[in-house]
Amino acid sequence: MGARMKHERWKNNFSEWFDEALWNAKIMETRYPVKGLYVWLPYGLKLRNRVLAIMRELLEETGHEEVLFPLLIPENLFKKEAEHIRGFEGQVYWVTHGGKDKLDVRLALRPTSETSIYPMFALWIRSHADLPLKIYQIVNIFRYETKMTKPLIRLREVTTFKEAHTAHATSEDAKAQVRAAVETYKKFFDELGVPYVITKRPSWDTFAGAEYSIAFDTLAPDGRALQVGTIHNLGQNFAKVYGLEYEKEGGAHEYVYQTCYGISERVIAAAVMVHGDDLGPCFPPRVAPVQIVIVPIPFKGEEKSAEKVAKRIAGELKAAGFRVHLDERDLRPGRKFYEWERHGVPLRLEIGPKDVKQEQVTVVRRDTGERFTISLKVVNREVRKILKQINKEMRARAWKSFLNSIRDLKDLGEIKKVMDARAGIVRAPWCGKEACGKAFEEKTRGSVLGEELNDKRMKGVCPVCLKPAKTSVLIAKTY
RNA sequence: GGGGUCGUGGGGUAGCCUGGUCUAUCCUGCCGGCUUCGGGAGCCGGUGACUCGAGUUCAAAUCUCGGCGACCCCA
Repeated sequence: MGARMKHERWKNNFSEWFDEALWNAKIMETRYPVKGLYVWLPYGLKLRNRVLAIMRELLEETGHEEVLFPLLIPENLFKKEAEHIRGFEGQVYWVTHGGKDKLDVRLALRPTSETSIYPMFALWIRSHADLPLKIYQIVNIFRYETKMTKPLIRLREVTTFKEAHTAHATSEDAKAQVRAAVETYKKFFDELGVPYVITKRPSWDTFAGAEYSIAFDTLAPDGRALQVGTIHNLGQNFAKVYGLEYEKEGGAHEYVYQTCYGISERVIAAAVMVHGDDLGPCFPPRVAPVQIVIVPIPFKGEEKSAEKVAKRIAGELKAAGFRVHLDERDLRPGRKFYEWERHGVPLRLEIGPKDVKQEQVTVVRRDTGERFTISLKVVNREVRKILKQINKEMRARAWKSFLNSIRDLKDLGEIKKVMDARAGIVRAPWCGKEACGKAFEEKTRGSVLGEELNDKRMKGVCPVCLKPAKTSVLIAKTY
């Protein structure tokens, strides 16, 4: 592991690092002239599609069906859920005109789709036989952010919002669905090698209209928590507003119990940051737009032979299903190495005179910088093994560094120090009372992520009221 | 919600304080050529910018106000 795997800029100048990483890797174009809107570039879009493919696979295999609802929601429907709208009030874009005519009914650009989907649920759900109903869609949503915007992280148009909505006959079924969604999301983040903590959000930070909310948070290199997924148990709150009743076996009617859960392109930001180093991103082979780049090293007299072998290997690997790019440009090899490293391509194959002569190929890992050779005869098999290994090791490294950034503390002053230093997540004992939870936030300047789902309780007393702790909370500076 | 800094070719910048000599600096990229090729090569030629609007002034990249945009801090 050499100078190339440094994490100095990555850690100490994270904000700049992130913008440059997106630019150098050609993921996003950030110069679109409207605040908070960005352009997906071809390479970035390929990455996005890989990530979405995993998402779709996981949802389909757990019985969700994909749908696509309209972007526009009429004001009357939108405002029906008074409590819900309070959550997005002031953040909604309105369409007020059609051509030169002022619209009688204003249309909201969806900030999320509950208010457009649930009225349709009311038409679709008649009896218990229609339940459970599990759908999802991957759409863009609009939120009028007044704060600073940041590509992939804080957007006015979230271009990639996966939202699942389910309806169930009983409260128990809805709760079970929440647990199932947690499991699905775990698998999803594991595929990306993105580490996380799972918390039950505190009462004062619950999604408008939800009974309770569960969230996944990861950690940015600057020590701030980044929420990358949320799961809500909506109980019958929306069902009552939108009249989602079903007929039970005995003929009685009851409101359905609902859940919804979402993940956005923030998860791509997370993948970029947790696996990055000073050179830029390094994508796990599972989602890398290009998994293997092949660079032929030409040499005097026999320019063609390296090229020929490179072409053959590229063809073989492609046929075996790998995403391969053969870089035949007339540039010096060093330049190509550098460029592909900045694109986060996890594996590079070099084929030069020595390699051709010895019937081998030189292999370089992006994540570790490790360099070695493998025989041409077994390229296919070896590459498969190495990519798998890289996936595994990248995930393990990310988790290790993540867990090192979570510390158990029992003193408010010490917690505040961690918050001020942006040094990660703190676990602290908690009596469970809302007043004490809010006091945590006031006295440490951090945000309470919530109560950890895996029940890692800390012993001791609540540092605010000094009464015995019933549970523990996670606290962090957040995005 | 409050406060601050900033905006110069595709990217990064010098110049601005103290208006004129700016026909706007340098690095990089990009295009063409030569030469090279196992870690960002070199040489020659070329391309390309003062965020927008209003104002002050004989004169504005430079000063004033506003819009749009970027970044930072605090609540």
